[in-house]
Formats: sequence, structure tokens, C-alpha cells
Amino acid sequence: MELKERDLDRELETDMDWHHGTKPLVPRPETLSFFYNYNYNSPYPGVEVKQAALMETGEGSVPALMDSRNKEKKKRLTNNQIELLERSFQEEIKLDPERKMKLSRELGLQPRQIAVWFQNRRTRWKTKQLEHLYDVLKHQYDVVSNEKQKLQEEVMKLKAMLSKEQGFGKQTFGCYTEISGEETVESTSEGLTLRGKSNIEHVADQGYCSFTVEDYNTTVSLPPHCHWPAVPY
DNA sequence: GTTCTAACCTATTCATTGT
DNA sequence: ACAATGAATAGGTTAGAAC
Repeated sequence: MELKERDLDRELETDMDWHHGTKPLVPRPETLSFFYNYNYNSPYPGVEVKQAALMETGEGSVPALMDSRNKEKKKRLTNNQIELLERSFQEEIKLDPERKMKLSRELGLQPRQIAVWFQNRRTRWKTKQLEHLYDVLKHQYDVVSNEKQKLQEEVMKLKAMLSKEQGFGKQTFGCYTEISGEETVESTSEGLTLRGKSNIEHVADQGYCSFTVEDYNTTVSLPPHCHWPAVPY
């Protein structure tokens, strides 16, 4: 419990980034007390007016107040807020303190809410990425699986031909196909080239990986030609 | 090397919304 | 009523700075 409170306190500090990298060992100045109440009753300056205005128009979103005695219900963000957050997310998936404060002012939300929204958004984005990746891999699997099927049928045919010819007691020259090893089967099926470039790379080249958001491939590794999708929601 | 902090993550909770 | 969605919380990890 004590840990929780300390943690929360820490979050307040980090989200406001009030010390800009220096250790927050100095007491919090009284005049900035509003800074540390992202979820409690003290409103964010400048935001207060905006919130009031928004509430009047019926599209307001007051910061959630999670104090046990004065617990406010969760409010969904408005379409306008989501739109701007979305745009910002498309520009840059990570949130630097400056941008957080800017969005906070523009949207009339607590910096903490901005940070939370970005975090949740990244999570949703990542989930979509994984779904997309699953689709890509499944498609690749289906392609390879079909080719395997064709090859097996071809092998069967060739074996049948071979045994038929052997049945005539003849030795065939000039039309030899090595089928005991997987590596040299030359398929007659259309467009099949399993040598050189891997099938995965082919699939990627053919546009199955249509990601455009870059620089966020640190958590999930992808085939070299795959980029993450354009921020699905 | 240890400690501290900021920032991030995943898992979870819980209110809201749509059916 | 129930499931889906999303805002918020809890707790853990990590990188970097300070000592």
C-alpha cells in the first residue's frame, strides 16, 4: 500500500516532468501543487477553463478522480480529443514530455491521461501488428503448403512413371530427376522457385507486409522486408 | 557496483457502450 | 444481461545518470 502511494507519487512527477531530468529531491513548491494532482481534485491550470467550457457544450471530459471518497466515473474521450491524439500518434508513436504538455493544454486533459492514452494506443497498435503478422505468416504457410502438396503429387506421378518403365525392363537415360532429396526437385508448377530468395521474402516483396510506421520494431522482430502497418486502430 | 529516477511495458480492473 | 471496448491502475523491467 505504501509502495503504491510512492509509485503513484512518482508517476505524478514523471508525467509532469517538472524537474527535467534532475533528481526531485527538493520539496515540491507550493505554487506548483496543481502539477501533482493529475487524478485528484486540483484542476490543471488553463485546463480548468477549457474543461468548464467543454462541459457546457456537453462534450467535456473531466479527469478521472479516483479518490475513494470523491470518486468520479470514468469518462470517454471526445471524438475531437481522440482525433487529435490519433494524429499525434501517427506522427510519432512515442510521447516526449514537451508534446505531452502541448497535447495536455490543447485537449484539456491531464498529462497523465495523455501518457495513458499513448500507452494504451501502443498496446492496441501492437496487438493489430501481431494480428497482421499472423495473417502474413498464415498466408505464407498456405502458399508453401499448397506447393508441398503439388510437389508430392508430382513425385507420385514420377514414381509411377518410373515403376512403369522399369516394368518394361528398360533403362531410361537423359531424363533423370533426383527425387530422393528435397533440394533438387524441379517443379513444373507455375512460378515455383524455392531456390535463392526464400518464400517469406517473396511474400514480403509481393506486398503482404504493407507496414508504414517505422522505427518501432524493437519489441517484435519481423522478416527483413516487413514494416508495421499504418497504425491500425 | 549500487542506487535512484524516468519511461516504458504487460496484465488487470472497472466503467461505459453497443447488442 | 452480456460482451466488447477503452481509460486507468498495479507492478515489473530497463536505461541512464549520479554517487
